[in-house]
Amino acid sequence: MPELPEVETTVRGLTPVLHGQRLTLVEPRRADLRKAIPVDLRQRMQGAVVTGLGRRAKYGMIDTDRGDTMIFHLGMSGRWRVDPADLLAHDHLLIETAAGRRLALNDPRRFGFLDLLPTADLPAYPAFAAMGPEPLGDDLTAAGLMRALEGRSAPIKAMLLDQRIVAGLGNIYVCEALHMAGIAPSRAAGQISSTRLARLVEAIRAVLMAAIDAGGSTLRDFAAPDGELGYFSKQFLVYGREDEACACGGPVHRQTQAGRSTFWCPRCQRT
DNA sequence: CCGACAACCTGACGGC
DNA sequence: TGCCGTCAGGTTGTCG
Repeated sequence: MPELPEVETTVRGLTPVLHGQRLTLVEPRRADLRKAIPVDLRQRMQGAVVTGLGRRAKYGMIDTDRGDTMIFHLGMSGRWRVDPADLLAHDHLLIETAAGRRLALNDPRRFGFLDLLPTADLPAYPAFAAMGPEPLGDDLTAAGLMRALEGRSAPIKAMLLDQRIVAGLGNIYVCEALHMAGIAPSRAAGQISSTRLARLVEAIRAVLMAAIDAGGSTLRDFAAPDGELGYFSKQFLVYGREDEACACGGPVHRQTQAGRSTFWCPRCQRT
């Protein structure tokens, strides 16, 4: 379930395997994920040395000493397998390092993709160019969020899923953050007070950081042979808990907004 | 500008 | 046991 925390955990897990390493094998196993894998990916990545790894929203980035950055997006079902004993179905990219480590990018649904471009061109990358502030760090502020939502009548739930408003939130953490902030998901985004937006910003940070912390504890598994990576097993307060008891005692509701399930507690979350 | 919806693709799960 | 419908973390595009 790769939203921002899972991608962050993934990048942190990949870093000790890849950073400073020469890639002795970079082998696409099929040409088509959601987008076509760049035809020159192998040629440009194989033999290069990884000089850094990073994350923007839900995108992972691997920089090389050739001035390239490989971008990976995990879609709905993507994950990196570390030192796999055998190849599985849906292992779409293989990487081997000079130190003898192996990685396999596995993505059954193929909603994810790989891309490759000069590092200098990253700011102009279409997915990044219009992207909103990162929720961790100082870029996301209540004042900035208020400006972005000003005059918008769409439900706050839909606005928070829009990567141009805040980068990296997905269905799970939007539900969780709105619950933590006590805001009903159907509330018109432009009509939320600055006080409550400030609470929302803090809730977004808190829920993402808690998820990253919990994911970090699975990094032990990451290092194990065939380890799973980046799957966050936190107990959500509302997501996936329709009809269960909220902490307040009331039942968690589920409704569909913009084609996606919203979980929320009408007692805790005001309109 | 907005919401609803479909599309992409596979796997897991519940009901019968 | 097996078949069928439903649903799932994301993104992108169309239509009204």
